[in-house]
Amino acid sequence: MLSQAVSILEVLAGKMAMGAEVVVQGWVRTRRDSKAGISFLAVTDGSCFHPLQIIAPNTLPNYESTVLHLTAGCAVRVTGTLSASPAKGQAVEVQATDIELIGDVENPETYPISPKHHTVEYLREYAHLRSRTNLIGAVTRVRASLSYAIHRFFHEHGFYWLPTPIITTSDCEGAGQMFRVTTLDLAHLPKTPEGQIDYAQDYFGKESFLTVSGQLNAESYAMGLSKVYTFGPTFRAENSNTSRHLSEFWMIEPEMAFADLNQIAELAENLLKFIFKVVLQERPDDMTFFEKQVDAKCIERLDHFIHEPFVHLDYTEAVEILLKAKKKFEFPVHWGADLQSEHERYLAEEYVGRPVVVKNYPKEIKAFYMRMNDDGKTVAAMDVLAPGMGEIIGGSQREERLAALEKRIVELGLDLKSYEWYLDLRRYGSVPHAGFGVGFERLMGYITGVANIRDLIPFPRTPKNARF
RNA sequence: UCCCCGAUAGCUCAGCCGGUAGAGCAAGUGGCUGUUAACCACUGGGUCGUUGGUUCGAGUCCGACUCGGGGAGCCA
Repeated sequence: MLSQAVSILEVLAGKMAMGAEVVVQGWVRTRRDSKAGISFLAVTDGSCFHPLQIIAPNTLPNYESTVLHLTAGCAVRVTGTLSASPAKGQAVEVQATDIELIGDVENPETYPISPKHHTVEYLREYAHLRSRTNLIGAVTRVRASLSYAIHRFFHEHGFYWLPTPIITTSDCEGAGQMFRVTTLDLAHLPKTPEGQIDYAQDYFGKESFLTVSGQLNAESYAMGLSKVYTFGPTFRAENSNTSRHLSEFWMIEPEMAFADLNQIAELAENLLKFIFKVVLQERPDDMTFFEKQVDAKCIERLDHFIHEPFVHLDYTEAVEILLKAKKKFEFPVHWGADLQSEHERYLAEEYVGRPVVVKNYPKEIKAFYMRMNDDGKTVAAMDVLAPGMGEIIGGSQREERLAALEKRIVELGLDLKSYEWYLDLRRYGSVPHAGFGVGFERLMGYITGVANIRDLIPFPRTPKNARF
């Protein structure tokens, strides 16, 4: 019985002949009754954006007992005949010969997902049921399509996927606050004779954390496989409460040997253009929904992006632009200061109107591993700033010269000993190399126009919230 | 963590100068119709986030707390 069923996607895509018998399974969205002796059911199974219209005639043996009591959320299996729809709104429909109630809705009055509009805030409270909504269904399908496109892009460009570890004992990744991983009994912590917590007794024999970046590991493998990328979950423990921040999110980090900053800027541009094209091709139904209900500009924005070259600015130029801007900024702009959100927004949203690459930042505001430029003042870093989402990509050419890297580590007061394995990469066959990190959910936000990153991942983890 | 805003029916919201609560949708019943978030009528549904205070009287005013949102910082 189950094996006969087809997805609604297959039915609506025209893969079945008119008059064919079909079996579909899904959840009822709406029911409308007609005294002409039929009921209309909109049934969705999530395989595509559009629901399938089912015609349920009152001659069905369970019409009175079951069909007339179907409400939003009921799970049904429908057997029927595929036919052309005489009314507007859908090309095909199914004339049901059997409707089986698989899962009832216990109390229709309290079923949280009504066919009416719900706010995204409300849906977050029902993250376990929100996958049945148009919005979250569309987000999830686009997300899957995007993930696959990313793997495909790298695969086709000779990059090897590298699953870097999620648990790390390296507390020097420097990219953010870390979540501790421990098996110690927090109520009875072992102490050293000096009174410190004795991590030698912890599971890994030293302090361990969830990764904030796979970059350092990726650099290691780029020194052997030339082109690698990570794509996996990443954890940041900042007490950050904004529409752009998740405690657990996904990041893509390509790392390329024998490459400089401009080459990875080009790689970033090609990557974005490729994946945007794929999403537009593979998910026109969902993107049309976003355009109608979420962000009228989302498709136009991607189209425009695909056909325009990246705008590159040097940090120094960006500062000059900001100084000349007529807009009043809360925080003054001067060379050497990090760009504030309002500055990034001005550059991406007003000055350029789409993502912009800012390169060569002052060394003081960037990480130790970024390659020192010849001016001795700036490092070969780049950020891609997207309107509405802020920094979606951050990358750099890495310092491949042993002496220069050691100097930076010491200058910043970091412990050379902790970086021994990382320094080894500079001792044995070091080459110029570069890479960047893409915030996957931020990218989703740019594509779909969905404003809050918490609606772009299935079960968002944020400060004070790890439900479900 | 900081600043601002909010919390009233299952959902989205209204509720004016303090006088014990209202709409639309959803649900139930009936009517009508190859319908498209259908439509029409009726019905049920609320200790107004929690807690303390002011007051004869608090959804309304004040304090604290909890949760949510926007922004900042942090970050991708």
